[in-house]
Amino acid sequence: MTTQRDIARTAGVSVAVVSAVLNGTTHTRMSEATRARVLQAMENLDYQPNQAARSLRLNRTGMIALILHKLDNPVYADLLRGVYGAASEHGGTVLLGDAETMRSSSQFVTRLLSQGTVDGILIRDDQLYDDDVMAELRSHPKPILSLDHDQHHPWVGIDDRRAGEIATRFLLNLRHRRIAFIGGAPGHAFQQRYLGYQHEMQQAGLEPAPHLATGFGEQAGADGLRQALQLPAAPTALVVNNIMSAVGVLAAAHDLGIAVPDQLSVVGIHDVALMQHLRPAVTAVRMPMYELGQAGVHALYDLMAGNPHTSGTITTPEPELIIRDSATTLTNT
Amino acid sequence: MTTQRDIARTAGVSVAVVSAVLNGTTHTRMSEATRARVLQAMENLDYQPNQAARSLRLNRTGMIALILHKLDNPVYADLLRGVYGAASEHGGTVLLGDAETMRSSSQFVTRLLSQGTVDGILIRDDQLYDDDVMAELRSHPKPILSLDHDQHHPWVGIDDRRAGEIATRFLLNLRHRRIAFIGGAPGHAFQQRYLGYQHEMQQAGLEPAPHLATGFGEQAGADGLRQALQLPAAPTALVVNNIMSAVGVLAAAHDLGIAVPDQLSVVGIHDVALMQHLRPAVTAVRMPMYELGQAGVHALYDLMAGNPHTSGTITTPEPELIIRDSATTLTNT
DNA sequence: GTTAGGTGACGTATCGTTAATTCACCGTAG
DNA sequence: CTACGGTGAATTAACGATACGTCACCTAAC
Repeated sequence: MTTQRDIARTAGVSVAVVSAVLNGTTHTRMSEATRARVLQAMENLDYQPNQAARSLRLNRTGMIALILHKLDNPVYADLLRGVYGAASEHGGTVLLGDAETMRSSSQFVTRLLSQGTVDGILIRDDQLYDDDVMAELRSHPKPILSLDHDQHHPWVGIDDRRAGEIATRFLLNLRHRRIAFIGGAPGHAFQQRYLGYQHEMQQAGLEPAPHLATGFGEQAGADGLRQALQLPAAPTALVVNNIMSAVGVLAAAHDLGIAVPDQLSVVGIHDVALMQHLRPAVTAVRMPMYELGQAGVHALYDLMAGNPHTSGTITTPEPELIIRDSATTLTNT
Repeated sequence: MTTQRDIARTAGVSVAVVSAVLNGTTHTRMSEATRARVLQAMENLDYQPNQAARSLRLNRTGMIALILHKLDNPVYADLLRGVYGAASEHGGTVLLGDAETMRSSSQFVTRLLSQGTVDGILIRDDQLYDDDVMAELRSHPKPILSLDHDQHHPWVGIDDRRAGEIATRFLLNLRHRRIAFIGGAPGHAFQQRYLGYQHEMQQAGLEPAPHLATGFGEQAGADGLRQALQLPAAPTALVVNNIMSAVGVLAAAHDLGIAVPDQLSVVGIHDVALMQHLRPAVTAVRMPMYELGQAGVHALYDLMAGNPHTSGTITTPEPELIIRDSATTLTNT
C-alpha cells in the first residue's frame, strides 16, 4: 500500500504538501511545479488514500446507510439506483441493510452509527415505526432521514395521496362505481393512498369502501380480493395498494374464476417491470422512486452539513398512470 | 463519543488495560476486579469502539463487499440472507454493490479494495468475466471469491449441471421427447445447466436441441419461446434457464394462444416466491441460494485468514424440483 | 538478605491523514 | 542596511485503538 509518505519521498516534498495537493487546501501553499511533481508521483505509485485514516482524522466516513424493509421488493430497484447515483455524486458509498437483518443482528443500525461506520442513515421501513429500534435511533446524534411520511424524523416522500387519487379517478372514468381499496396496513404511507381514494370517491358522490388492510405481498392481494368480495356491494374494480399484491389478486381472481379485466378491473399503485409481463398486464401508477432516492440522499447530505431541513413530498414528476390491460370500462351487462 | 481514554479514566486504569479487556488479550494481564471495573465503566458510558481507529490500526475493516449483477433479481433474495447471516456470524458487515453501478461509477470495486474500505469481495456477475474490471480486480492483493464457476478466482458455486438434469429428467418422465432449452448466455454457469440437459437427453437416446441463448429476464423468455417454435421439431416442453424468463415465456405463450401446460410444459431453473403466484404456477428447480451465500462468506473468510482455498460446488442440499402446474404429462393427441 | 519469577498493570510507538503552527528564504521598501 | 511581507514549504500534534516493551511490587526459595 502506498501512503502519502511514499509520495512525499519520491516527490521530494513533505506529507503536508501531498495532503494539500490532494485536498486543495489553501492553507499550505505550493508552486505549480511542486503540485505537478506530487500529482505525477501519485500517478506513478498508484496512490489511493486510506479510508480508515481519513475517517479517523475527519470523523466521518463518507458512507451512508440505506435501510429498506424488504430488499427484494422490486419497487426498490429504482430507488436503489437513485440513491447510489446521488451518493456517488457526493463521493459517498452506500451501505445497504435489510430491516429484517437489522432487527435480528443485535442493534445493527445503532452500531453503524455509534461506531462511526456511517455518517447518516436513510430509512424506508413501513413497519419499524413503533419499534424500540426507532427509539435507539433517535438517541443518536447522526442524521436520520426517512423516505416516508414520518413524524419522528425529517423525511422526504412521494405523493401517495395523489397516487390514490389517480388510480381511483381512472376507474371512475371507466364508469366503475363500486371500487374497493385493498392491501397495506393502517397508519402508514398507505393511509395517504387511501385518503386519496376516499377523496375521489366522495368527489364523485360515492361512499368509499373501508380500507381492507390485508398487508403486503402476494398473499395480501389474494386476501384482499376475498375480503372485497364479502363487501355488502361486491366491487367491480380494485385499487391495490402494494404492487406485489396485484400479482396475488390476479392469481386469486383466476382461481375464483373471475375474469380480469372483464369482471374485475385492477389498478396497482407502484409500477415495476414485472407488471407488463403478467397476463393481463397490470395497469399501475408509476411512482418516482428514482427521484425519491436522489432527493433522499441530497436531503440527507444537507442534514449532515448541518443545514435545517424541511420535510416534504416530491411533486415532480407526478405519479403517472401506466395504462395496460387489467382495467377496462364497466359494461352494464 | 466515548473513547477508551474515557473508560480508562473512570475505571482508574490505563488505556492498555481497556483495550486488553475488550480484546481478551493475554499479553496484558489484569485481576478479575479490574476487568469487572472496566466492563462496568464501558457499560455506564455506553462505549462503542471506533471502527475507523480499529481499521487503521489493524489494517482491516471487518467489511466485505457483495457485488451482484442485478440486485433486483429475486433469486438473490435468499443469497443475501445467507450472506448477511454468515457475515454477522463473523462479526462483519456487508457492503452491497450492483455491478451496473460499479461499472458506471469509476472503478467502484477497485476503490473499495485499494482504499481499504473492504477486506474482501464476494462477486456474482455473469456478465463481468471478460471485462477489464476483472483485470483490475486481479491486480489487487485482497481476496476475491466468485459465487460462480470461475476460472480466474477461487469460487463456490451451486450445482447448475444437476439442475439442468433434474429439470430435463422430470420432463422426460412426463413423456416429453421434444424438449428445448432456452435463455441465458453461452460460456457461463448456464452452460453447465445446458450440459445437464444435454446429458439427460442423450441418456434417453434423444437429440438435444441447441442452446437458445436469448439472454436474461422476461424478454429473454419471450424470445426463447419464439425461437423454440422455429425449431425443426417444435418442442412440447421447455427448460427455462433463468427464472424471470419463465414469466416472459408464460406471457408470450398466452399472447400466441399456446396453453400452458396443456400444449407446452415449462420448467424453470431457480425458484422464487413469485412462481407460486403466477397462473399457471411455475414448476421450478429450487437452488440452494441461501447456502451459497453462507458458504461463500465462510470461504471468503477462510481466504482472508490466509488459508488455501479449494473451489467447488455445493452439493447439499441438492437442487430440488418444486412441482407446480406449468408442466404436465404429454398426451398423444 | 538477596534474587528469581510471577502478577498486575502502565507508557508509548504506530497505523495514514489532516491542519495548525512554524520557518527559511528572497525581494523590496524605508 | 534593516525590517517586513509574501512565498513555499516543513514539523508536528492530533484522531482512537492496539500491542510491544517495561516496570513495580510481592512472594518464596536459596
